[in-house]
Amino acid sequence: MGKKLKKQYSGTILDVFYENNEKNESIINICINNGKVKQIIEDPYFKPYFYVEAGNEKKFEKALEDNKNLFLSYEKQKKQEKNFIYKLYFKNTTQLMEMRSEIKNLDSFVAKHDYDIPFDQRYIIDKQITPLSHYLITSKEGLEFEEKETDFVPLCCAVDIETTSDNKDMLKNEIISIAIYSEKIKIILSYRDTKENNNDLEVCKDEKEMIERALEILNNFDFIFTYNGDNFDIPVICNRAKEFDIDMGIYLKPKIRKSSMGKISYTAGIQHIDVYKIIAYLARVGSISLNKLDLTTAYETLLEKDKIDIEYTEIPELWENIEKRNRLFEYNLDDSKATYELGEKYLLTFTELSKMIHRTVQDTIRLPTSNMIESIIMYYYAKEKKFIPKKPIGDIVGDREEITYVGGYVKQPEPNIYENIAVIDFRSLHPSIIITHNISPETLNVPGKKCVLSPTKDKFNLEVKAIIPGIIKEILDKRIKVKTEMHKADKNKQDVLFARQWSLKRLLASFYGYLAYPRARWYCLECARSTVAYSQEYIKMVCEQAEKNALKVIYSDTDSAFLIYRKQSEVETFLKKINSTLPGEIKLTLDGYYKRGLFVAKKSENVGAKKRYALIDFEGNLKIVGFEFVRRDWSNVAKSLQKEVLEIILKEGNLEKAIKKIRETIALLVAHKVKKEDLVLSSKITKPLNKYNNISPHVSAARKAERRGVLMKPGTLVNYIITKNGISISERAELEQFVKDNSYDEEYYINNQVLPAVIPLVEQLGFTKEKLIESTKQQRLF
DNA sequence: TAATTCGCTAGACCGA
DNA sequence: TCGGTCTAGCGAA
Repeated sequence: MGKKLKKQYSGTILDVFYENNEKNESIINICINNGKVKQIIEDPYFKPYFYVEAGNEKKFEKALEDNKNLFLSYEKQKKQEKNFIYKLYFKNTTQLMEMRSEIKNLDSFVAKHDYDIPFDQRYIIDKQITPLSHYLITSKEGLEFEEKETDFVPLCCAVDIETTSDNKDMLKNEIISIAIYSEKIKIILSYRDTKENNNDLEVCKDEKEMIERALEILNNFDFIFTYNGDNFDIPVICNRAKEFDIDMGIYLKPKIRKSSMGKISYTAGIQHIDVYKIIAYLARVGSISLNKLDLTTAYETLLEKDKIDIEYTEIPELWENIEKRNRLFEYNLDDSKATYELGEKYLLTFTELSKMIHRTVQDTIRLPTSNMIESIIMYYYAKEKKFIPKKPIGDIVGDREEITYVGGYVKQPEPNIYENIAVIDFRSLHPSIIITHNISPETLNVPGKKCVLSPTKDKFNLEVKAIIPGIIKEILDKRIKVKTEMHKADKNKQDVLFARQWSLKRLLASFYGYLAYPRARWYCLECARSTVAYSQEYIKMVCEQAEKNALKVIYSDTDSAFLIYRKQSEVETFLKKINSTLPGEIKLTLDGYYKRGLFVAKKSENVGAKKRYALIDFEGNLKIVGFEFVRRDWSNVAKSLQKEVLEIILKEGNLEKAIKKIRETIALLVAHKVKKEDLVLSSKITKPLNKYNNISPHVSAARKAERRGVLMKPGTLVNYIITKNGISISERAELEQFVKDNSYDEEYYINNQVLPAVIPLVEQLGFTKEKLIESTKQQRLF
């Protein structure tokens, strides 16, 4: 199958990958879905390659002739300046890798290019294709792709397995049940029955038959969701299939890669979407906020639904006992259901991203931001047939890491309560600057007539046509278009358009940071520092002009300014006026009008705090920025009180009421009536526990937990409570699960959580901590 | 391994 | 025990 000699194919590209065939040649495989069935097409004409620059034509060709065993063939390219360019083809990727270290020994060798591009990605960018797009594919000598307009809706299901735990190596354990959940199919496969009737259960003869049946079902889908399937479900299925000598089928061939971050389990053809990776990505970029990243927490907080939860330790008992077994199966199916619903909710964002960065979906969900940006640029470089800069390694990265530069401008506010605030900001400021001032490694220090010095005295050539600003312009224009479409679109189309504009926004916002990223292929410190220096100039100019136009500037951060206005029309006039003077893509816009705003003093000095404020608009919506309320390392008891107090201050300005609220919370704490979950502080372990110079509370709690057998590795969120057992706060910190209800240290929560969260707020109404202490009966507590 | 700098705050740590 | 300094984490943009 899949090797049928057919001249034309039509379908949506699901996957592009390569495999070494029986002749040990690396062959590109493309998996398409033609609307009815999936199909794998090979392109044996596309070979791994890289370019070599040689100083002397004759000498180099002789050297190639003498080393014929090191490569397959070569093509001479157009001469560049004084050097000769050769394109060397290889039988497989291993041979390419050997040659790229050997090549420097060949006579007359000068340089090598494009030798560190993954083969499958090389194919995508050379053929200029987009995964998840529909193509008419013609097979001549190699494949040719012609894009067609078709809406593709992938068929998705979620799979979840349960295993025994007899084996030390979790991945070698027997599978006891497999649940598959999709829009149409809900099924639990096992080889033991239950006492009560379960319509979703299909009892197989044995484990082997169960796995075969599962694979048969899974093979019908385009995308398979798992939750942590990279590290667990896929490797386990794979191990067991091997054990029973089961063929996984051509669309579900796992390729498991080990990395320092754990395993990555790709499946050829069918896209394995590890939903955990999606959740982790969204948490990392700050678009969702979770205390834990496990399935139960994600499902319950993001979808606000309940899920069956059982402890792993219960599984053997449930499995052995026919009376209880059904519970295990229901749990299994519920996990796959939760995985499915989470996958469905967030998939669109990643299919949209996938198309923009020209990577398969299973790549996209596992890619760091820098690689997404790099993928886009590589695609456009390949289009222009330009060499792709090599990945920096070793000292180059180290040296780059040493260098710092000045960032955005932040104006210090006067602590106060303000009325009638207009917030204005630049639309996509950094991208706009890069476009307008043609900032790019491609234009830096290129001699010419129209060279301009940036505020950091770096020289950019305005005449040179540069790819990177060009890409950013395309994305910016596209986003503006998608956003207008979105506002006009009917409901069912709106989700797609929202996901599209969200993805475009994320990409846009990442280009500037990418340029200063030490491991970037297109690293350009001069570009990054110039971009941000321009941003300082622009926002300072706006602040200055606002003051001249009788709009008092109370605060400003990077690309925004907060103005006190009398009439909204003044603000609109001001915007028009400024916009008429701004060059290129730079555009100042209105973010919104706010009825009232609170800026507080810093705790250490008596000046206004930057990056912390609260606003209320004319509809009564609160916007809280930077305060403890938005931080996960503060307790709910302090955070929710802070929000209430902010609301009272901004809505009513009622000091008495605010003080009353504070006293009520303190009383609850004293009476030990606050629920455990509202006392939890949450901080992340960022390095191995023995590498800390300072043992802060969360590290201390983690160390103690580790001694009790809880795994605490970098990346773990430590949820802890401050108890009364010990002297220092660190000593008193214990993991939430080890703290009995009501055995918390109320003094800590009053003095170190509640009061610090609200005192700076009421101080703006003329109240002081001393007054609060004086007038409170619980004096001994302070 | 995972785009950048700016900024706030807590709590440990350390020496007087 | 105090106050200054440093480490660490998280958020804003």
